[in-house]
Amino acid sequence: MTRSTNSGGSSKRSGPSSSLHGSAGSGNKRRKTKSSGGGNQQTLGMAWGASSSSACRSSFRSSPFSDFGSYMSEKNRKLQEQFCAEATCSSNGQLSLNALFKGVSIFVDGLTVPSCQELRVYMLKYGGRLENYFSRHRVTHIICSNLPSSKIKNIRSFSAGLPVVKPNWIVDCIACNKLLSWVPYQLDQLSDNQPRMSNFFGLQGGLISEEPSSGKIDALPENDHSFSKCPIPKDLKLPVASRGTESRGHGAWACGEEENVDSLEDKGDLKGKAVEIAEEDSISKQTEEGGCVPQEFGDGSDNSSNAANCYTGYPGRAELIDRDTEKNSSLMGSINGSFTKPSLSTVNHCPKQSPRTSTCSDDTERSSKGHSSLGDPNFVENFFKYSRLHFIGTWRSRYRKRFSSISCRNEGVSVLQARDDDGKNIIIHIDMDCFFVSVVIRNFPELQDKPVAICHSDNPGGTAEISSANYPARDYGIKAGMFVRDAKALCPHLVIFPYNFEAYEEVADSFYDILHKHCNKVQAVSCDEAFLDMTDSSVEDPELLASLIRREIFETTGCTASAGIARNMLMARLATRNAKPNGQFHITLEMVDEYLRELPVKALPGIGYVLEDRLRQRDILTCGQLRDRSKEFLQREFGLKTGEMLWSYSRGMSTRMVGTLNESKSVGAEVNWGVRFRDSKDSKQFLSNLCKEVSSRLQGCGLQGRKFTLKIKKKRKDADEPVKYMGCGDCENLSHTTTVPTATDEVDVITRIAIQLFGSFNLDVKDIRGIGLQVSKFENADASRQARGKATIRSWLTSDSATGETSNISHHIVDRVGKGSKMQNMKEPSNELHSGSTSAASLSRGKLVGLSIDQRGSKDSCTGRGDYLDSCSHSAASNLERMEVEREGVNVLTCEAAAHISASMKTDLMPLSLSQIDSLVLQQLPEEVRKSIIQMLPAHRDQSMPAATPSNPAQNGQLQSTNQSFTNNQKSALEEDLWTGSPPLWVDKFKMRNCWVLNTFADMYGQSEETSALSRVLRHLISDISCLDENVSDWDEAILDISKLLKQYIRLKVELDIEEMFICFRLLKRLGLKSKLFQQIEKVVYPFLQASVAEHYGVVTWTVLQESNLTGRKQVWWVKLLIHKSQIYFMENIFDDLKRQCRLCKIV
DNA sequence: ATCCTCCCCTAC
DNA sequence: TAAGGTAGGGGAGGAT
Repeated sequence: MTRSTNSGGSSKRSGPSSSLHGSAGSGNKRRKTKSSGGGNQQTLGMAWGASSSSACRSSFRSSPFSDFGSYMSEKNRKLQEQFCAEATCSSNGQLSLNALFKGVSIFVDGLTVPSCQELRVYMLKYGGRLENYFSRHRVTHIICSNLPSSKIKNIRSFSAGLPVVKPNWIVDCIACNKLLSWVPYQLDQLSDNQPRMSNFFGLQGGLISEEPSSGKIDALPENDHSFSKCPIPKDLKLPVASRGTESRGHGAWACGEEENVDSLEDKGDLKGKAVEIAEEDSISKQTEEGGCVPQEFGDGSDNSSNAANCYTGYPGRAELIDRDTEKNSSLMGSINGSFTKPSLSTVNHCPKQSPRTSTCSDDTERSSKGHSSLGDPNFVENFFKYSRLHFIGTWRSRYRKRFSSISCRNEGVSVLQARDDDGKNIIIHIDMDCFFVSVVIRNFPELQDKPVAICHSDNPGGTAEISSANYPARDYGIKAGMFVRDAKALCPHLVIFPYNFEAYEEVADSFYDILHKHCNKVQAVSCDEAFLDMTDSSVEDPELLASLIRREIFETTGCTASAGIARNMLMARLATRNAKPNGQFHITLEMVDEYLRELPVKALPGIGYVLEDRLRQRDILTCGQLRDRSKEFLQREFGLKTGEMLWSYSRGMSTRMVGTLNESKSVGAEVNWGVRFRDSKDSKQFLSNLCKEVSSRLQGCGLQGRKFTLKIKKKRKDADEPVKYMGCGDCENLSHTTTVPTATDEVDVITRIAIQLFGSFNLDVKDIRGIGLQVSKFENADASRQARGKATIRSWLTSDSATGETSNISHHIVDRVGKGSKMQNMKEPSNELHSGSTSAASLSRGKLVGLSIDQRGSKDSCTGRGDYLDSCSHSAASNLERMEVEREGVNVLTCEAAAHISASMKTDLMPLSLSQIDSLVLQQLPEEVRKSIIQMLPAHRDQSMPAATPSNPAQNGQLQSTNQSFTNNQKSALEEDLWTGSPPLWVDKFKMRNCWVLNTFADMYGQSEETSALSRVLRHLISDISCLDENVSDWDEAILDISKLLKQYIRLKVELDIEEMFICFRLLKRLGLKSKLFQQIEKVVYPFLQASVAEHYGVVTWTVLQESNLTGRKQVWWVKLLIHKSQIYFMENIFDDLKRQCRLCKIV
């Protein structure tokens, strides 16, 4: 069952607040509240609210910036002045400047190369202008690099004849030092819609000739005043209709009466009847006949008015396209009382009806694909751009960045006020009224008392969700989360505006500017809601202050806010319920009991539908009833914390303090709309895009995480197609988590992790309806990066020392051991150790020493590396039978190697089951080889592998089709064993496994003389070296032999072969016991490693690890990694180098 | 006891 | 057509 998302704007308290005001009937609640002063609390603030109900609006109108977007107008004017000032400076400073672009005024749409910022500089330098917001009156050229299909129509609509040109035009003009014709530079995608050349060259043709500025695009007169100085655009001085081009006023879809809406649903129940197609068809016809007729103050040049056209995102995501003309269109509609006139309605239906026209068919095809993950490579990006919930959800992080300095200032004081409400705390809660609607309609006073809502679509039969509804609309029962078709059914003349995220962002900024100005303890709740702690403020009358703040908010933003005042955050918030809309309410200490007695429990923050329901089942409907239950009862029934919360909230008690936003603990991205996959290629592509998004968000916050959670929404077996268009419907929610030792924000790493997690779900991708990836366990990005930069094997391999004679690895270890400081460090893995390793790093020319132990060292912040080190120290302490110095040396090497592994093979540092490993390994192989292996696997498992370590190719979707999967029992036995097996078992398993791998290949190619020889070689190497005892002299001899062999090899080729690696492997296996041999061995081994790839290191490190006696999960974890790495290496090389191996066989 | 995973619930 | 996200917190149950 799909839950209705009761979110967005200020409609979030729709339930309780509407009931609160329900007694007012369908009359104007605003008037009622204002005049009544909010009931018995006739506060000063309320008095202001009451007296200003009419006065405020009239004063709004008559103030210097009274009408449309005065605030925004002012801002735009400033922007323009700023531009002019910069241009003046610029031209003074640089002699080479000329007026190349004089008369050219560009508007940059979307991402361009050069960037908008660069283009701005060019325009500054060469006498042109860059408009921040689109205005047909001022803009002469739209600059655009590329258009997603969804935008093509948009551009077609709003460009209205202006040339849409690639940014190269500007660059080339500068290069040629003359104003070139833009025609060759027009955007291909739009070329069929570009203004005809004759229109421009002949300065004639309907649209263009009516637009003085745009009619002179390529031949602007030198004396065009509009560009010769810094004019405040004429339209700023115009009355209502054309003022405030920057006001973001987007056109409403003035709504026609829809007679055919016959499928109504219960509120909140999204499982209604299907949309009536026939109804849409009738509208479609209507539109095609009479629609699409441009309507804009009669000049008939604006035919745009759909959501995509209007909405352009919010800062950092998309660019603004402002269309003052469009606003005028809507305004005209409202002035003329045209809400019910089909003619206007058809204009607004045009975009969605027009696809059926021939000219748009291609676009339609593409844009329709764009509604799901199918066929739109940019689906994820586009989805977020247009998602209201994404806007709401990500607002905090934007706020965090924007007001970080102020937040810091708060942090100090928030600690001080840890006192309960016995003190004299004064908390003010401020919440904007129906925020999304208010922002959009503040420029339309005529709409203030009309029902207005915000929605992506005004399709009266559609399943777009209402995000915010103003109070008149709520009178009709319209609520956030409701389908637009239901809203239209309740109120056919409902005016629907599209989103304008940029405007919300700007208003929110102003809102917080004001709050911070009045109070230094501000806690942001959302873009339209905050708490102020006035306890330590010198302000005597909080009500007066609240009213001042509210008034300032209104004067600055044109939007009203309500305020609740109380002794703690809980009560202040509840007070705001009573204050809304546009009022304020003070709950004094004495009132608390009475206030809560009849308050429905649902009104308490933290009680949602589920908890409300559970309470109702226990006959608890009001806070008074809640208060009758003991804390023990509540804790028993609802859990410790929840019970405690219920108990204290029902008494109006809250210990929450007004504080700053805490550091974020997780960052993620998810998409549960429009997710449809045909095959695993689709899903991988989608996942990859999602990872890009997550990665960029992490980087944007400067965070790197170690814990990754992949969430999947899987269609339930018996679930029907969702009622909501492209919705996820009835789904199972699944999630898998993995933790890696090295924090990361890198897209490649994250993608590989995500793909592995994804594989572990083992799903039919056709059932997937939503995917999300969340990252947590953050470490400081800079520190991680720094550590990793030092530690990368790449840096070591590419360093001078790496190509020089030998590494100093043994020297530095000996050096460190000799210092005798290591034991202490080992016992106490903390900062000291880190500094120890740093000094070690400086001792060695080899970059191998860039040990990246977590600097913090405390238990809580212990990273994989820290834990790892801990284990090392433990093993050092518990293995006293070995020479401590040697032991220590091993641990140092082990840690370093581990750090390097973690740095150079980042993505593989995650728990892998053998089945996953098999899948991964197999994936890397050529198809025919893979098939033959898959066929072999079960048989070989039985013969050559321990029963507890079967391979499970079924884990991988691709392999599943072979029907060679293992049973679930086998799988779980394996998994269990992998995770719980003790270390010694692991070592054995690894040995067995390698034997198994070798046997597998030997047997596979057993018919071939070549491969059986290979098999013999490998066996020989293993047994030969393994037979050596611990006697140093034996080893010396062996090393001599082997080094001869290796030297011989190295003369023949650059890279190590499987045997060579095996030799290194076995050699280094002995390192743990024979650290005195370091010097000898390194001469042999490290040149190979230098010339080799990271995989070798995996094997080498595994060997060292094996000797370190790691215990518990850590070892399992590392061993798994190493198995993975080494096996991939084995497999790949065995196949790739099969023939080369034959040569080696002869040698042996 | 404490931690972890896999959920679910909630607010915005 | 339509853009059902984000993040924190808590509970159950299992591992250590």
